[in-house]
Amino acid sequence: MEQQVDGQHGGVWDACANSAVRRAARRLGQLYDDAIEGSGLRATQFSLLAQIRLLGAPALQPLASALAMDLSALGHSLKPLLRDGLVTIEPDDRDRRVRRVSLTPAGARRLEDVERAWRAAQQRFEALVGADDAAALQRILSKVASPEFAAAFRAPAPAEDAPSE
Amino acid sequence: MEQQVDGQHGGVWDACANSAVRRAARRLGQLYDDAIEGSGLRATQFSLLAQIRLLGAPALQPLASALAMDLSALGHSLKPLLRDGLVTIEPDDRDRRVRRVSLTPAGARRLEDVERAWRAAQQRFEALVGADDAAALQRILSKVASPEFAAAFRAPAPAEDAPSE
DNA sequence: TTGATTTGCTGGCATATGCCACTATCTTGG
DNA sequence: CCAAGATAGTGGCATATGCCAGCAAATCAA
Repeated sequence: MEQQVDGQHGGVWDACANSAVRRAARRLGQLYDDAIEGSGLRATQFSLLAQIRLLGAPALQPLASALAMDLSALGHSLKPLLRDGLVTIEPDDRDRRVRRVSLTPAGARRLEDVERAWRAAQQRFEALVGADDAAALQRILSKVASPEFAAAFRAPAPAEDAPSE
Repeated sequence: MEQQVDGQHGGVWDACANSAVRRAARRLGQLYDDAIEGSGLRATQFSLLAQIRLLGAPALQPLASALAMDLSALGHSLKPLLRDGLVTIEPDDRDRRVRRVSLTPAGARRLEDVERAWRAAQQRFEALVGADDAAALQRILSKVASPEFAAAFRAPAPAEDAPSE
Protein backbone atom coordinates (compact mmCIF):
# COMPACT_ATOMS: atom_id res chain seq x y z
CA MET A 1 0.00 0.00 0.00
CA GLU A 2 2.59 2.45 1.11
CA GLN A 3 1.67 5.72 -0.59
CA GLN A 4 2.12 4.83 -4.27
CA VAL A 5 5.86 5.29 -4.33
CA ASP A 6 6.06 4.51 -8.00
CA GLY A 7 3.99 7.02 -9.89
CA GLN A 8 6.58 8.74 -12.01
CA HIS A 9 8.73 10.41 -9.40
CA GLY A 10 9.70 7.47 -7.26
CA GLY A 11 13.17 7.49 -8.71
CA VAL A 12 14.51 10.16 -6.45
CA TRP A 13 13.26 8.75 -3.21
CA ASP A 14 14.26 5.17 -3.80
CA ALA A 15 17.51 5.80 -5.60
CA CYS A 16 19.19 8.87 -4.15
CA ALA A 17 22.19 7.69 -2.21
CA ASN A 18 22.48 11.00 -0.44
CA SER A 19 18.88 10.99 0.75
CA ALA A 20 19.13 7.40 1.88
CA VAL A 21 22.31 7.92 3.84
CA ARG A 22 21.02 11.05 5.53
CA ARG A 23 17.75 9.42 6.43
CA ALA A 24 19.60 6.51 7.97
CA ALA A 25 21.94 8.91 9.74
CA ARG A 26 19.02 10.70 11.34
CA ARG A 27 17.49 7.43 12.47
CA LEU A 28 20.74 6.04 13.83
CA GLY A 29 21.41 9.32 15.55
CA GLN A 30 18.18 8.97 17.47
CA LEU A 31 18.87 5.36 18.38
CA TYR A 32 22.47 5.81 19.44
CA ASP A 33 21.71 9.02 21.27
CA ASP A 34 19.07 7.17 23.23
CA ALA A 35 21.47 4.33 23.88
CA ILE A 36 24.02 6.58 25.55
CA GLU A 37 21.46 8.93 27.02
CA GLY A 38 22.35 10.34 30.40
CA SER A 39 26.05 9.97 29.78
CA GLY A 40 26.31 13.65 28.98
CA LEU A 41 27.51 12.93 25.46
CA ARG A 42 25.77 12.91 22.10
CA ALA A 43 26.58 10.09 19.73
CA THR A 44 28.37 12.58 17.49
CA GLN A 45 30.50 13.76 20.37
CA PHE A 46 31.29 10.20 21.28
CA SER A 47 32.53 9.56 17.75
CA LEU A 48 34.58 12.70 17.86
CA LEU A 49 36.24 11.84 21.18
CA ALA A 50 36.94 8.31 19.96
CA GLN A 51 38.60 9.64 16.84
CA ILE A 52 40.74 12.02 18.86
CA ARG A 53 41.83 9.22 21.14
CA LEU A 54 42.59 7.07 18.12
CA LEU A 55 44.80 9.67 16.51
CA GLY A 56 46.55 10.71 19.70
CA ALA A 57 46.81 14.48 19.68
CA PRO A 58 45.97 15.36 16.09
CA ALA A 59 46.04 18.79 14.55
CA LEU A 60 42.62 20.01 13.50
CA GLN A 61 43.07 19.53 9.79
CA PRO A 62 44.03 15.84 9.89
CA LEU A 63 41.25 15.19 12.37
CA ALA A 64 38.74 16.87 10.10
CA SER A 65 39.98 14.83 7.16
CA ALA A 66 39.70 11.59 9.09
CA LEU A 67 36.10 12.46 9.81
CA ALA A 68 35.36 13.68 6.27
CA MET A 69 34.37 16.87 7.98
CA ASP A 70 34.84 20.53 7.20
CA LEU A 71 37.59 22.16 9.24
CA SER A 72 35.45 24.93 10.59
CA ALA A 73 32.64 22.51 11.35
CA LEU A 74 35.09 20.55 13.43
CA GLY A 75 36.11 23.68 15.24
CA HIS A 76 32.50 24.44 16.07
CA SER A 77 31.83 20.89 17.22
CA LEU A 78 34.77 20.99 19.57
CA LYS A 79 33.51 24.01 21.46
CA PRO A 80 31.00 22.24 23.69
CA LEU A 81 33.66 19.64 24.49
CA LEU A 82 36.18 22.34 25.33
CA ARG A 83 33.65 24.13 27.45
CA ASP A 84 32.95 20.92 29.35
CA GLY A 85 36.64 20.24 29.82
CA LEU A 86 36.70 16.99 27.89
CA VAL A 87 39.32 18.10 25.39
CA THR A 88 42.05 20.70 25.23
CA ILE A 89 43.61 22.48 22.31
CA GLU A 90 47.25 23.47 22.48
CA PRO A 91 49.60 24.97 19.95
CA ASP A 92 52.21 22.83 18.32
CA ASP A 93 55.77 23.74 19.22
CA ARG A 94 57.30 23.34 15.81
CA ASP A 95 54.61 25.04 13.76
CA ARG A 96 52.77 27.75 15.60
CA ARG A 97 49.92 27.71 13.11
CA VAL A 98 49.04 24.19 14.19
CA ARG A 99 46.79 23.51 17.15
CA ARG A 100 46.53 20.01 18.55
CA VAL A 101 43.47 18.52 20.21
CA SER A 102 43.72 15.94 22.93
CA LEU A 103 41.51 14.33 25.51
CA THR A 104 41.72 15.60 29.06
CA PRO A 105 41.72 12.96 31.80
CA ALA A 106 38.05 13.76 32.26
CA GLY A 107 37.48 13.31 28.55
CA ALA A 108 39.24 9.96 28.49
CA ARG A 109 37.25 8.81 31.48
CA ARG A 110 33.98 9.96 29.99
CA LEU A 111 34.77 8.21 26.74
CA GLU A 112 35.47 4.93 28.50
CA ASP A 113 32.27 5.16 30.47
CA VAL A 114 30.12 5.83 27.44
CA GLU A 115 31.90 3.13 25.51
CA ARG A 116 30.05 0.43 27.41
CA ALA A 117 26.66 1.75 26.43
CA TRP A 118 27.91 2.26 22.90
CA ARG A 119 29.08 -1.31 22.65
CA ALA A 120 25.67 -2.58 23.66
CA ALA A 121 24.02 -0.40 21.03
CA GLN A 122 26.44 -1.54 18.39
CA GLN A 123 25.80 -5.19 19.19
CA ARG A 124 22.10 -4.53 19.06
CA PHE A 125 22.56 -2.93 15.67
CA GLU A 126 24.52 -5.85 14.31
CA ALA A 127 22.07 -8.37 15.66
CA LEU A 128 19.20 -6.57 13.96
CA VAL A 129 20.71 -5.92 10.54
CA GLY A 130 22.64 -9.17 10.52
CA ALA A 131 26.38 -9.71 10.59
CA ASP A 132 26.69 -9.91 6.82
CA ASP A 133 24.77 -6.73 6.12
CA ALA A 134 26.53 -4.92 8.93
CA ALA A 135 29.88 -5.84 7.44
CA ALA A 136 28.75 -4.94 3.94
CA LEU A 137 27.48 -1.60 5.19
CA GLN A 138 30.80 -0.81 6.85
CA ARG A 139 32.70 -1.79 3.76
CA ILE A 140 30.59 0.23 1.35
CA LEU A 141 30.34 3.31 3.55
CA SER A 142 34.05 3.19 4.18
CA LYS A 143 34.62 3.22 0.45
CA VAL A 144 32.18 6.08 -0.08
CA ALA A 145 33.67 8.17 2.72
CA SER A 146 37.23 7.75 1.53
CA PRO A 147 39.12 10.67 0.02
CA GLU A 148 39.78 8.51 -3.03
CA PHE A 149 36.08 8.22 -3.65
CA ALA A 150 35.61 11.96 -3.43
CA ALA A 151 38.51 12.52 -5.79
CA ALA A 152 37.17 10.00 -8.29
CA PHE A 153 33.67 11.44 -8.04
CA ARG A 154 34.90 14.92 -8.77
CA ALA A 155 37.34 13.87 -11.47
CA PRO A 156 36.20 15.13 -14.88
CA ALA A 157 35.58 11.67 -16.32
CA PRO A 158 39.12 10.31 -16.65
CA ALA A 159 39.95 9.63 -20.26
CA GLU A 160 40.86 6.01 -20.90
CA ASP A 161 44.16 6.87 -22.59
CA ALA A 162 46.14 9.75 -21.14
CA PRO A 163 44.61 11.18 -17.94
CA SER A 164 47.91 12.86 -17.14
CA GLU A 165 48.32 16.49 -18.19
CA MET B 1 50.29 2.64 6.80
CA GLU B 2 47.09 4.42 7.68
CA GLN B 3 47.66 5.70 11.22
CA GLN B 4 47.80 2.45 13.21
CA VAL B 5 44.08 1.98 13.41
CA ASP B 6 44.41 -1.15 15.47
CA GLY B 7 46.12 -0.32 18.71
CA GLN B 8 43.44 -1.09 21.25
CA HIS B 9 40.83 1.51 20.46
CA GLY B 10 40.25 0.82 16.80
CA GLY B 11 36.96 -0.86 17.56
CA VAL B 12 34.97 2.31 17.76
CA TRP B 13 36.17 3.86 14.58
CA ASP B 14 35.92 0.83 12.38
CA ALA B 15 32.77 -0.64 13.85
CA CYS B 16 30.43 2.16 14.86
CA ALA B 17 27.56 2.17 12.44
CA ASN B 18 26.51 5.61 13.50
CA SER B 19 29.94 7.12 12.93
CA ALA B 20 30.29 5.41 9.59
CA VAL B 21 26.91 6.55 8.34
CA ARG B 22 27.46 10.13 9.44
CA ARG B 23 30.89 10.28 7.92
CA ALA B 24 29.51 9.02 4.63
CA ALA B 25 26.63 11.46 4.90
CA ARG B 26 29.03 14.37 5.24
CA ARG B 27 31.04 13.21 2.27
CA LEU B 28 28.02 12.62 0.07
CA GLY B 29 26.60 15.94 1.13
CA GLN B 30 29.69 17.67 -0.22
CA LEU B 31 29.62 15.71 -3.46
CA TYR B 32 25.93 16.07 -4.18
CA ASP B 33 25.94 19.71 -3.14
CA ASP B 34 28.72 20.32 -5.60
CA ALA B 35 26.86 18.37 -8.25
CA ILE B 36 23.79 20.62 -8.06
CA GLU B 37 25.74 23.74 -7.24
CA GLY B 38 24.37 26.93 -8.69
CA SER B 39 20.85 25.56 -8.82
CA GLY B 40 19.97 27.45 -5.69
CA LEU B 41 19.20 24.24 -3.81
CA ARG B 42 21.16 22.19 -1.30
CA ALA B 43 21.09 18.44 -1.68
CA THR B 44 19.04 18.22 1.50
CA GLN B 45 16.50 20.67 0.14
CA PHE B 46 16.34 18.73 -3.09
CA SER B 47 15.52 15.57 -1.14
CA LEU B 48 12.91 17.41 0.82
CA LEU B 49 11.20 18.85 -2.24
CA ALA B 50 11.30 15.44 -3.93
CA GLN B 51 9.64 13.83 -0.93
CA ILE B 52 6.95 16.50 -0.86
CA ARG B 53 6.23 15.97 -4.53
CA LEU B 54 6.13 12.23 -3.98
CA LEU B 55 3.60 12.46 -1.19
CA GLY B 56 1.44 15.09 -2.84
CA ALA B 57 0.47 17.62 -0.20
CA PRO B 58 1.40 15.85 3.01
CA ALA B 59 0.82 17.10 6.52
CA LEU B 60 4.02 17.83 8.39
CA GLN B 61 3.94 14.80 10.64
CA PRO B 62 3.69 12.15 7.90
CA LEU B 63 6.34 13.98 5.91
CA ALA B 64 8.65 13.98 8.89
CA SER B 65 8.05 10.29 9.43
CA ALA B 66 8.80 9.48 5.83
CA LEU B 67 12.11 11.27 6.22
CA ALA B 68 12.86 9.74 9.63
CA MET B 69 13.09 13.33 10.76
CA ASP B 70 11.98 15.18 13.84
CA LEU B 71 8.84 17.21 13.30
CA SER B 72 10.30 20.46 14.50
CA ALA B 73 13.46 19.87 12.48
CA LEU B 74 11.27 19.55 9.42
CA GLY B 75 9.53 22.77 10.30
CA HIS B 76 12.86 24.55 10.53
CA SER B 77 14.10 23.07 7.26
CA LEU B 78 11.01 24.25 5.45
CA LYS B 79 11.54 27.88 6.35
CA PRO B 80 14.14 28.72 3.74
CA LEU B 81 12.00 26.99 1.12
CA LEU B 82 8.96 28.95 2.23
CA ARG B 83 10.92 32.15 2.20
CA ASP B 84 12.07 31.44 -1.33
CA GLY B 85 8.56 30.62 -2.45
CA LEU B 86 9.27 27.01 -3.38
CA VAL B 87 6.68 25.51 -1.06
CA THR B 88 3.53 26.68 0.66
CA ILE B 89 1.89 25.53 3.85
CA GLU B 90 -1.86 25.64 4.14
CA PRO B 91 -4.23 24.46 6.80
CA ASP B 92 -6.25 21.35 6.23
CA ASP B 93 -9.98 21.92 5.93
CA ARG B 94 -11.13 18.96 7.98
CA ASP B 95 -8.63 19.22 10.85
CA ARG B 96 -7.50 22.70 11.62
CA ARG B 97 -4.49 21.45 13.53
CA VAL B 98 -3.08 19.99 10.37
CA ARG B 99 -1.02 22.01 7.96
CA ARG B 100 -0.19 20.65 4.54
CA VAL B 101 2.94 21.37 2.55
CA SER B 102 2.97 21.48 -1.20
CA LEU B 103 5.24 22.62 -3.98
CA THR B 104 4.52 25.94 -5.59
CA PRO B 105 4.81 26.08 -9.38
CA ALA B 106 8.23 27.64 -8.84
CA GLY B 107 9.15 24.81 -6.51
CA ALA B 108 8.06 22.15 -8.97
CA ARG B 109 10.00 23.86 -11.73
CA ARG B 110 13.10 24.19 -9.60
CA LEU B 111 12.90 20.57 -8.60
CA GLU B 112 12.69 19.44 -12.20
CA ASP B 113 15.63 21.57 -13.18
CA VAL B 114 17.84 20.29 -10.40
CA GLU B 115 16.76 16.75 -11.08
CA ARG B 116 18.93 16.58 -14.18
CA ALA B 117 22.09 17.43 -12.28
CA TRP B 118 21.03 15.08 -9.53
CA ARG B 119 20.57 12.24 -11.97
CA ALA B 120 24.07 12.71 -13.30
CA ALA B 121 25.50 12.65 -9.78
CA GLN B 122 23.53 9.56 -8.91
CA GLN B 123 24.77 7.75 -11.99
CA ARG B 124 28.27 8.79 -11.17
CA PHE B 125 27.80 7.42 -7.68
CA GLU B 126 26.54 4.09 -8.92
CA ALA B 127 29.29 3.77 -11.46
CA LEU B 128 31.90 4.34 -8.77
CA VAL B 129 30.57 2.10 -6.01
CA GLY B 130 29.30 -0.49 -8.45
CA ALA B 131 25.74 -1.51 -9.18
CA ASP B 132 25.77 -4.36 -6.68
CA ASP B 133 27.10 -2.32 -3.80
CA ALA B 134 24.82 0.57 -4.63
CA ALA B 135 21.84 -1.75 -4.51
CA ALA B 136 23.03 -3.38 -1.31
CA LEU B 137 23.55 0.02 0.27
CA GLN B 138 20.02 1.10 -0.61
CA ARG B 139 18.59 -2.11 0.72
CA ILE B 140 20.45 -2.01 4.01
CA LEU B 141 19.94 1.68 4.65
CA SER B 142 16.29 1.33 3.83
CA LYS B 143 16.03 -1.38 6.44
CA VAL B 144 17.91 0.68 9.01
CA ALA B 145 15.85 3.80 8.41
CA SER B 146 12.52 2.00 8.66
CA PRO B 147 10.25 2.58 11.63
CA GLU B 148 10.25 -1.18 12.22
CA PHE B 149 13.98 -1.12 12.74
CA ALA B 150 13.71 1.67 15.27
CA ALA B 151 10.95 -0.15 17.09
CA ALA B 152 12.96 -3.37 17.20
CA PHE B 153 16.07 -1.55 18.30
CA ARG B 154 14.28 0.07 21.17
CA ALA B 155 12.31 -3.01 22.13
CA PRO B 156 13.45 -4.35 25.51
CA ALA B 157 14.93 -7.57 24.14
CA PRO B 158 11.83 -9.48 23.05
CA ALA B 159 11.52 -12.77 24.91
CA GLU B 160 11.45 -15.77 22.62
CA ASP B 161 8.25 -17.15 24.10
CA ALA B 162 5.62 -14.65 25.15
CA PRO B 163 6.48 -11.07 24.19
CA SER B 164 2.86 -10.09 24.79
CA GLU B 165 1.98 -8.60 28.18
C1' DT C 1 65.59 39.72 3.32
C1' DT C 2 61.08 40.60 1.73
C1' DG C 3 56.89 40.27 -0.85
C1' DA C 4 53.81 36.59 -2.81
C1' DT C 5 51.76 32.33 -1.89
C1' DT C 6 50.37 28.54 0.84
C1' DT C 7 48.72 26.55 4.94
C1' DG C 8 46.11 26.17 9.46
C1' DC C 9 42.60 28.18 12.04
C1' DT C 10 38.97 31.32 13.85
C1' DG C 11 34.53 33.84 13.36
C1' DG C 12 30.33 35.13 11.22
C1' DC C 13 26.38 33.66 8.90
C1' DA C 14 23.13 30.08 7.22
C1' DT C 15 21.13 25.59 6.99
C1' DA C 16 20.24 20.94 9.30
C1' DT C 17 18.52 18.58 13.29
C1' DG C 18 16.78 17.56 17.79
C1' DC C 19 14.56 18.29 22.47
C1' DC C 20 11.37 20.60 25.29
C1' DA C 21 7.75 23.75 26.51
C1' DC C 22 3.59 25.74 24.98
C1' DT C 23 -0.60 26.58 22.08
C1' DA C 24 -4.35 25.15 19.37
C1' DT C 25 -7.32 21.46 18.07
C1' DC C 26 -9.51 17.19 18.11
C1' DT C 27 -11.48 13.25 20.69
C1' DT C 28 -13.63 11.01 24.41
C1' DG C 29 -15.63 9.78 28.74
C1' DG C 30 -19.01 11.69 31.87
C1' DC D 1 -21.63 20.31 26.80
C1' DC D 2 -17.22 20.03 29.61
C1' DA D 3 -12.98 18.55 31.39
C1' DA D 4 -9.12 15.26 30.53
C1' DG D 5 -6.09 13.28 27.28
C1' DA D 6 -4.25 12.79 22.63
C1' DT D 7 -2.54 15.04 18.38
C1' DA D 8 -0.37 18.63 15.21
C1' DG D 9 2.61 22.35 15.03
C1' DT D 10 5.46 26.50 16.57
C1' DG D 11 9.26 28.75 18.89
C1' DG D 12 13.36 28.81 21.68
C1' DC D 13 17.70 26.93 22.60
C1' DA D 14 21.66 23.91 21.49
C1' DT D 15 24.47 21.07 18.65
C1' DA D 16 26.01 19.69 13.81
C1' DT D 17 27.85 21.24 9.46
C1' DG D 18 29.40 24.04 5.72
C1' DC D 19 31.02 28.28 3.10
C1' DC D 20 33.57 32.34 3.02
C1' DA D 21 36.28 36.07 4.71
C1' DG D 22 39.83 37.18 7.39
C1' DC D 23 44.44 36.57 10.28
C1' DA D 24 48.71 34.58 11.39
C1' DA D 25 52.56 31.77 10.58
C1' DA D 26 55.49 29.21 7.40
C1' DT D 27 57.43 28.73 2.77
C1' DC D 28 58.98 30.10 -1.55
C1' DA D 29 60.78 33.03 -5.02
C1' DA D 30 63.70 36.75 -6.46
